[in-house]
Amino acid sequence: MNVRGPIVSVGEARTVSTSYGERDLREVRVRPDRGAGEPVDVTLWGKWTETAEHAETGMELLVTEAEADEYRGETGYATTDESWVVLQPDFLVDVTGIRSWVQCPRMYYLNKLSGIPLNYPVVKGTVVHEVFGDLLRGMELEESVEDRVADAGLELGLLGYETEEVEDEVRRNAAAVEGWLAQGTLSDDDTWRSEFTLISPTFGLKGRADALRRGTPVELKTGKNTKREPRFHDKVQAACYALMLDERGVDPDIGTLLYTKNTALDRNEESGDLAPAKEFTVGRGFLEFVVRERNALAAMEWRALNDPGERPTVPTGYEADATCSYCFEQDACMVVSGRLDQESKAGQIGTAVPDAERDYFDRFYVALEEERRETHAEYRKLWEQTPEERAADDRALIDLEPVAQTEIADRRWELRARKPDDAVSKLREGDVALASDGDPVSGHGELGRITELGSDVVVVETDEPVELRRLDVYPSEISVDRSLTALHDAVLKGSESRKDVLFGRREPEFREPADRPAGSPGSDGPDAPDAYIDNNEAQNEAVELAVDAEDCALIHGPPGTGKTYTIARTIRALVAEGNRVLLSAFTNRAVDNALEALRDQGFEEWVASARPDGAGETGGILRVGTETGVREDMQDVRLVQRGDPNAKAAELRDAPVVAATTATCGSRVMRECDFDVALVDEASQLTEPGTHAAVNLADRFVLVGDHEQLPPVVRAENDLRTSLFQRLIETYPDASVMLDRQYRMSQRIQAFASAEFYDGALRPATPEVAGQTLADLGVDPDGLAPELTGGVGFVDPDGERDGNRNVREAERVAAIVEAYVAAGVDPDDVGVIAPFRAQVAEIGRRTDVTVDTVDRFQGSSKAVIVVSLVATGDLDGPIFEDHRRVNVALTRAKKQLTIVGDADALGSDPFYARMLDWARR
DNA sequence: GCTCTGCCAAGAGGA
Repeated sequence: MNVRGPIVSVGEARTVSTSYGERDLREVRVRPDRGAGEPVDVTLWGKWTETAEHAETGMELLVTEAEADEYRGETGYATTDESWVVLQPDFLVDVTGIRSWVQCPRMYYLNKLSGIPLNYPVVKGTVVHEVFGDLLRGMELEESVEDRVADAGLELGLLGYETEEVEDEVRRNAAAVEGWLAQGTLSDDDTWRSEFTLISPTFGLKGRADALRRGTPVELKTGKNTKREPRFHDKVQAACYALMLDERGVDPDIGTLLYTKNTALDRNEESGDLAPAKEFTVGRGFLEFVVRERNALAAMEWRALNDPGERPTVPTGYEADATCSYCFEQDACMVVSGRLDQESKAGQIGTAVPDAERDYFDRFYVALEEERRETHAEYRKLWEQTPEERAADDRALIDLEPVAQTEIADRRWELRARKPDDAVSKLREGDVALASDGDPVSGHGELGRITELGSDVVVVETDEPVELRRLDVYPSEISVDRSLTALHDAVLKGSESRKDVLFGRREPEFREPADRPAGSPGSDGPDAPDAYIDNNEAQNEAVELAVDAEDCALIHGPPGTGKTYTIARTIRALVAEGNRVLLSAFTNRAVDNALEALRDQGFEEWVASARPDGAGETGGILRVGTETGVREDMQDVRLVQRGDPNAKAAELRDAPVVAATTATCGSRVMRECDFDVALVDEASQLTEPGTHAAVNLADRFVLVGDHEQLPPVVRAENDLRTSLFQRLIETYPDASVMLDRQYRMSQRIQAFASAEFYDGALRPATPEVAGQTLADLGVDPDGLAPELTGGVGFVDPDGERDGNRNVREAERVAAIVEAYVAAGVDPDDVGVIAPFRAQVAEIGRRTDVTVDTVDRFQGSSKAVIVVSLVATGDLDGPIFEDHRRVNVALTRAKKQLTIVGDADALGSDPFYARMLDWARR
């Protein structure tokens, strides 16, 4: 049986005499059933005592195949020959993490901090891996090599490599693979699979095996190894995959490592074993070793968040016996130790950063690791929830019926399935998702991208075919990983002057208007125009602040104040002065919206005339992002990474304006770029590390946002919840401008938000804006109930909240929409907003107009908005506690806002009571 | 008890 639960106490190590001779043991007391049961003692025998050394009270312990033993009248448990002992099984360790941990625990830590940099061996290694996959799928070597090298055009160009030399090298590597494949017994039972995604609930492991051959793992290494034995850490990696296959009952007895640089060409040069393939036995003892190492890693990660010390526990290098002088990371290791004043086996070099910076680093390191745990909790739901629960949680589409598996271009597969009509989920077209045969964890699962999601059909593209019966949200750690790297770059690589501002040691500085280049608005020149933007003082001031900023500028843009327009003017003004500008935002949608405003103002035509030599291929604008992420109308300026290396690198290096999400800014390609100014939109929705990802790439930065609207989306409760935008605007009010004239809402609609969130400073830009009404839409207000007119109204349908729905309220909302449409309002001019997805779905079934959650509505508006608040009885719940969400909901309407909710519930809270008073006035 | 977007992953090198 399995024993699993939090550890209550860990006993002393003992050695006892048994019938098998002297044996070590250690007792660990746990509360089984995940803490629900009475404490029991579990005896860990033999080498599992090493894992017990890492165990601490509070950690979770899992012992599989334990046997019950009676000792002094008490029932306890003990490990058997078949037992696995796993610490913190909920912590999902990546297989490549174990690989580096085994080399040196500190290397694991350093890799986490600085990510995989852009360097040639990595890029080449990736290309060879892809060619390997192609060969397994039966493609011709030559065709594959050309194709895959072309795909890597941009990265190779940034590294200064030419197509031919890379092709030659990849060809040599691939030839070794091909030769080995050819001499193998490619008979019927020589079954191959490439790229196998594995997640292990038992061992707390995840990873992707390069290939499986007859059920045994094959790892490709693009290096040379003339030793008889494979490198130890390579074996460890392959053994991890073997372990996970073992859990699925495959029981592989060997692992294969394929060193592609072991070719005949080298045969003259040196002696040694030059066969590219090296097989090794995967015995029980080796697998146990791998599990123990994984436990040590997971225990360290637990201590990072739980040890009572002032600073998070990080590896020092003393945990292992690697020799620092042999290590290629030695310099990096010493620099990190020196700068962050960490103890390390390699020693320290350089001066430590000030305490405030070190504390900041520690604080956000912990916060990001907490966020990682929350992501792991999402993974756990893949196997802990039943498919039905998963579907009810909106995280999966189940009961799909496979219709077709078609091989398409690039040796990928298109999987098509019928889906039940009413199935809803948070999955959307373009998302990366886990396609499976019904069981994503112990069955067959493949990572793929959703290319079509209709009412009764779903299409996914994957590397390998799967019977598509279920599609799950795939929780990715990429955001945490890139944020960690951005944090590292900001604190350890950031300039002193930048950090002076970030850490409150110096006020941001600004250039005098007189110092602007001749001809710029406000400069002394004869032809200088008066302003960057006429007829809106605050907007003009915002552009001035941004172009004059020596460090940073903060633009506060409440709803409807022309934020996007101001951004477009700012970018143009910056480029006019010869700056190279990075435009970023959290979402693809925000990036594309800002780009759209820039293009609508004729930016490209202006660049062509103002900077004829510097416009680059895409007319001055380059959008970096995935094909599915970038909106259709921006595809023409999207950077295609495939192509001639030099041309591709030049495109990225020379574009005056580059636009990308902050996640993309943290990618290894973007980390190679530099800019004069980074302008970040919707900065109030970004965490501090997320903002760093963009601003790290530039000398100066401009943040645009509104901290009275939605905050960053994070799962953990910690420092990540406050944006850098908010912190800086509170620290340096003088470095900010608030856009105070709004072009969206009538006077009546904006009044509440202005008073509650903007100290009454928000006002309509013109009398026309202030005075707009339903009548402007050609509607006769007399044909509508009085509470549906007059700018703002309130309706209490006397419904009942049921979970996150309120059916009666949904019916009433649909009826109200119906009334507006009947009165002559174009359905396109009506929008419905609700706080819960369930209520959105409930209302969506009853009307054809746009219905969405508050979060999804941020950034857009409609002439008529109906808000469904759902709550009855009381207003308990996080969603109602954050008033910023209400601010967003109430400021989407231009001419008419109708609030639907329960008057009693709203009256029970002072804020909502004020809202009610305003709505009923 | 809730809302939400990012984005696949991948590494050579030696005593």
